[in-house]
Amino acid sequence: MLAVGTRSASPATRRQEILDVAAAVFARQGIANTTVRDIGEEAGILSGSLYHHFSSKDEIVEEIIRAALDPDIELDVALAHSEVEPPEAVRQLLVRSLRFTHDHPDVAVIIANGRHELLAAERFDFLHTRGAAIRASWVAVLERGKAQGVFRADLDPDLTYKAVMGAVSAAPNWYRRSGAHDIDEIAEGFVTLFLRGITVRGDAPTSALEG
Amino acid sequence: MLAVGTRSASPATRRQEILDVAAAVFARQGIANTTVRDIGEEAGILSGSLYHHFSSKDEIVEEIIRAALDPDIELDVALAHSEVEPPEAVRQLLVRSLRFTHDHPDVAVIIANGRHELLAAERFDFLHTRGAAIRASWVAVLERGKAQGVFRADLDPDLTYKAVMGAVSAAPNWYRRSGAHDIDEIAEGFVTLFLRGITVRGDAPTSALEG
Amino acid sequence: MLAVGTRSASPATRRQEILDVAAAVFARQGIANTTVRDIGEEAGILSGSLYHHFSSKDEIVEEIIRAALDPDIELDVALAHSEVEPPEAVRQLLVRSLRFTHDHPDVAVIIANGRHELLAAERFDFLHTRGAAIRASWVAVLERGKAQGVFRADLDPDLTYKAVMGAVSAAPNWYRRSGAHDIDEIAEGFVTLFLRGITVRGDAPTSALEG
Amino acid sequence: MLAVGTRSASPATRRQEILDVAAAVFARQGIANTTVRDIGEEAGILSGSLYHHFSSKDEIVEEIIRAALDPDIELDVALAHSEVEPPEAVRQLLVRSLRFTHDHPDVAVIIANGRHELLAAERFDFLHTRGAAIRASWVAVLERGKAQGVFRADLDPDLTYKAVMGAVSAAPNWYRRSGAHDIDEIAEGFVTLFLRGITVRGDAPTSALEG
DNA sequence: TATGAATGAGAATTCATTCAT
DNA sequence: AATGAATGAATTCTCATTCAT
Repeated sequence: MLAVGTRSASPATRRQEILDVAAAVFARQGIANTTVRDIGEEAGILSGSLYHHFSSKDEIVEEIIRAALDPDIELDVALAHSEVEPPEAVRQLLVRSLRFTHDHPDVAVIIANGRHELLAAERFDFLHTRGAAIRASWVAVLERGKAQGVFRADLDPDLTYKAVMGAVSAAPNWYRRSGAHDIDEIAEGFVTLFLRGITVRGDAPTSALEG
Repeated sequence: MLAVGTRSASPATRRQEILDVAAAVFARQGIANTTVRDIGEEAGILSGSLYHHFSSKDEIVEEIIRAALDPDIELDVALAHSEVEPPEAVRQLLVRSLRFTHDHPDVAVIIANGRHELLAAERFDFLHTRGAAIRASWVAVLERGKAQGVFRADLDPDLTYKAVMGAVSAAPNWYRRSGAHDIDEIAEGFVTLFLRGITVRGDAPTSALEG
Repeated sequence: MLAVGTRSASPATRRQEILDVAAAVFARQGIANTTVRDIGEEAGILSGSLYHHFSSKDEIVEEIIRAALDPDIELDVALAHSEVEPPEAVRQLLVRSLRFTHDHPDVAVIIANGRHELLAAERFDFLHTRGAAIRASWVAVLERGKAQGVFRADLDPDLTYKAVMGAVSAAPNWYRRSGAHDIDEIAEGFVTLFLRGITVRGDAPTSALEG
Repeated sequence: MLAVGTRSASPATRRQEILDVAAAVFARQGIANTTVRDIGEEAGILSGSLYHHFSSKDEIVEEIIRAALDPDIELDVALAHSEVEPPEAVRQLLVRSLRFTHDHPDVAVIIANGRHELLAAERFDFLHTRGAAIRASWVAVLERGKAQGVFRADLDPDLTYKAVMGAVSAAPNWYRRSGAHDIDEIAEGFVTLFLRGITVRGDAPTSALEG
């Protein structure tokens, strides 16, 4: 037990290395246009050898996405049912979405561009679940704001959710390149834009807007 | 015996038939996940015979997209440089974008989900050009609104454009399924949301907002 | 029976037109690399319509070759068994081969480059026959010359035939481009080269050589 | 138990095995009439698996040809500019050409019959280069011989080169079948034939001729 | 005779995956 | 864990040929 080959890092780490490389390649080329060979080449491994770590290309994709998603699924839901003032809740929902883009830029791009493809596969049903949860959170918050008279009475929660989510979902595709803004500035811009669009005129949301 | 049933339509029509079928399949499955065989099967033709009409799969995609895009490229640009009041201009830009989704639902979905893939191909360089024109139009209008004091002084035109375009680009993916809204209601909801988000408080934009 | 469509020339001529065009295309691109569509395009006809004139691509090839070959097959054989002096016979064999290149440049190129391919097809068995006849003529003449003491005693008729035929067969590939020489000069050069190579030193062949 | 039977050879060898098989098939059927499946079948591998070793059919062809050609390109050129007596130089040029046929019978056949096709492809531009070098060597030697008065004054170097090269280029097509001659006999026959055809009468070249 | 659409067999190539070593 | 060779199914595309009009 003297010397053990230590060419590469520990097994778990090697696995993670591959996942990181794969995420970058998937983000750059799209899932369908990325071959396992592409991944292997960039990870310094032969494509066949990837199968010692993963049982299929899809498993790699799944693991990349799950790893990024797992931690914080329930936060939005909790927020929606909390006592937090609706404008502040909207802010937090927006900030959290954009933080995801910042924290997991590759995964965010993968999901943004592979959405259609992923949603069609049973394997990625959990994305539907998650999407439904996010939608429910937004709708709940928007409804609450309307009930409290702080959001416009004519606001369509579903349509508003779709508009906001569209804006947020597109962010990964331009975020990395725009060194101009950092993620908090972006979030601030989005929060201002949408809160003004959502709230009734002239009053309450100011605190959140200027906060 | 005047009219005899003719099995197939006129030449120009057969081509168009195939393009329509192909657009539907591409929209449903994504470009990369659609084989020429899929198209052939749905069009009632052998995949090889498609090459009697088109010289490659990419040509089919290109023709589908160009046919939808060609007519109205310059309208947005013209509008940006017109005398139209900025809020009204914003409304028109928004309405026109959403009308595209309504008029060409398949193409809109194809572009929305294939964006990454398409932009990477030289063949579809015209999409970059078009995207740049649209962006320029939005930024010009937003700048003009700021200069006239009707849009918020702290508005970031680039970021705002990205938010709006994100919302608009996502629309094709839910538009068809949501029989709930018709396209004008949707446009109205977007116009209200974004104009309120963009304009300074309490005054001028009212006409456009309530109009 | 008043007016008959006379758009193109008489049927026989139209057929010949197509054959001529096809010969040119085959010569330029090779048989295997020429599609019936190539021929149709250059003949101003759709590929399918070619089948009103010919029953297959191979038939076109065959007809092109046969038309060029038919007239003069037996001449060489007759010459071989005639009383003509061997050197003069050699000259005539050479001249006739090179004349073929001159008179049927496309067919000569087609045969030169398609030889391997053509000889493999049953349909073109007549090329074997013809080749054998030519070979027999040459060998007979060379043998006769040796017997008469005018050709070198150590001459290998078979090998000599192969050398001469190789030189002659390659000619179609450069003939057209070399406007420098006309066909008779070329023949003269070949005759001189080979007769000197074949004959015994210092005497008899002079007449033919200088003739 | 020293040696264990190993089914497949070493890596470099497997590749070479395939190249050898492919060369044989190409020589037999012609390049255009050989499918990658033909090669696979004869090499005992699925056609798709060939792409593990080569990236295209053309690459296989190129590698086969380059491997045979690479070693000795410059020899002819060097000879042309050396002090070697012209008749001896001619002999060497001829012998070397025929040796190529002997050493690489498949490649020689491939080039002989695929010439037209290969020269048309950019990928095989190096064949033009090589052909030009060989031509230049021959012409230089022939000119030198004329200048020294050992070759006929009325000799056309270009035409002579074409005749000789034609004879030599055709050799691969009959060489293998004619077990009658071995390569040196053939070379001797060619050398005698062409040197007699080239040289002035009666004298100098004798040494080379009888050598 | 010609058109234009279509057929059907097969071409080269791609790629996720397997497996002996 | 990794290699390198191979599989096998599928993919895009080609092309001689057929056929209704």
